[in-house]
Amino acid sequence: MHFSWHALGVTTGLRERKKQATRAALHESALRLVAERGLDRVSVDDIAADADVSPRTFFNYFPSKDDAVIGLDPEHPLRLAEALSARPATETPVQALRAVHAAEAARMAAETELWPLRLQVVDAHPALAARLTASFARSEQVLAEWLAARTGTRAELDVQPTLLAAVQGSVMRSALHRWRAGDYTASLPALVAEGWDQVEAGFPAPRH
Amino acid sequence: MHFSWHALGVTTGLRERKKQATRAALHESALRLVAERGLDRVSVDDIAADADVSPRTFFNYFPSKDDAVIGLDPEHPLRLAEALSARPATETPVQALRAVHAAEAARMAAETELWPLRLQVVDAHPALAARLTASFARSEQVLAEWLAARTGTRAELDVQPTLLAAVQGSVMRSALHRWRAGDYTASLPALVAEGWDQVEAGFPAPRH
DNA sequence: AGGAAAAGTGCACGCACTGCAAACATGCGT
DNA sequence: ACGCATGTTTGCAGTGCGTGCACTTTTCCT
Repeated sequence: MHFSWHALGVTTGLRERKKQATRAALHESALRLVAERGLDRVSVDDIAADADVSPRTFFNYFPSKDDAVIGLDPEHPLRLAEALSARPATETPVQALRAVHAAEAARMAAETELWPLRLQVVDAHPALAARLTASFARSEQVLAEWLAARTGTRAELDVQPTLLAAVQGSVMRSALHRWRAGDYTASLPALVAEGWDQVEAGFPAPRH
Repeated sequence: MHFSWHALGVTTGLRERKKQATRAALHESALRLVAERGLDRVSVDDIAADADVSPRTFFNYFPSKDDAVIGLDPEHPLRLAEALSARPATETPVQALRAVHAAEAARMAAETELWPLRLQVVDAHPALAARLTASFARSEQVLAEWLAARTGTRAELDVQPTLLAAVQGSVMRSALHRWRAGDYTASLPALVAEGWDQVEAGFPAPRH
């Protein structure tokens, strides 16, 4: 096959493809082993062995064991920013966020293997929950800046940008929580939408 | 004296007081040193030496270096639950949360030394941010259960409890963020209240 | 005072993570 | 096809976190 690999900037030589494969292998080994044995009964050496690389190589791909277990795309914040600025300028911020969330939820639900496992181990190990939340947090920061730019306010001092960015994370985490609690029978995008409905409507104000 | 010391487990003999003092000393040493030098230029041994205990003793008080730097009360979730159930049953959940948040914000703002330092180091070290968020997360879990009980819904499957618990955390984190961004000139309780106003009102729905 | 219980301490160990330098693989120009 | 430039893997050695264990010291209670 000599036709060019174009697609999503994914273009590949052998080198790039191998890197992707190794990264995925390490992540999947880490996730599976930890799901089976628990976090402290799996060493980095175990993971490296399972993925067939040297222990030292492990750290070329992930800065820590925890990160390998979570294994999220480190460029997610970037792609989030792109997805947002691709939305029509006529939308309100919430509309744009809903749209992006819907697409993201659909993508996540499609990984029928990884996300349930991730949620399982995250639930079993608070330290991993912290890492996962930290990953989301970096996206939230990007988001707050985008929101500030979009609404023309100063990012740091107004309520809206930083609060909405945080709330958006709450919507997603709450949806993931309920997805797992219901044994993945519900549709993740639907759960996310449900959260947004609640957020848009506001929470029960004092009865008047 | 033979009458029992009951109360809130608080009062005590020399033993308990010393423990409190040692814990506080370790936390303050950790926080100050990390603020000065950065997280990876401070070892557990440094902290222990600064607080005048043996390195081994350090781990009798905190399970990790990070936890010592953050140094939050491990029983916070419990006191949160108590504070909530002390609220009159006539209040809506949001009203009760606002009240509890207001008290908490006032208490935090009163620690004029610690919180600014905490926010500084948390801002400089993502790993610490993760720990801090993890601390909040446990309170959120307690909260979700309380909300579920209060509204008589099943905790795990309905939107309200888990989402509101998460959003409450968002309000607090957003307030802390803006508090720091404004160099602590604003009133923290006011910032928190501002967040709640926004949350109660709901976010800008599609223009009609 | 004296013994029980709790806290502090030293020692030894396993494992996470890092810098460095050497082997190895891949891409590219000729 | 060849060989050099560049990127990737690996081994080695070192630092520092965190833990189990056994022992000493301090506080508590009668």
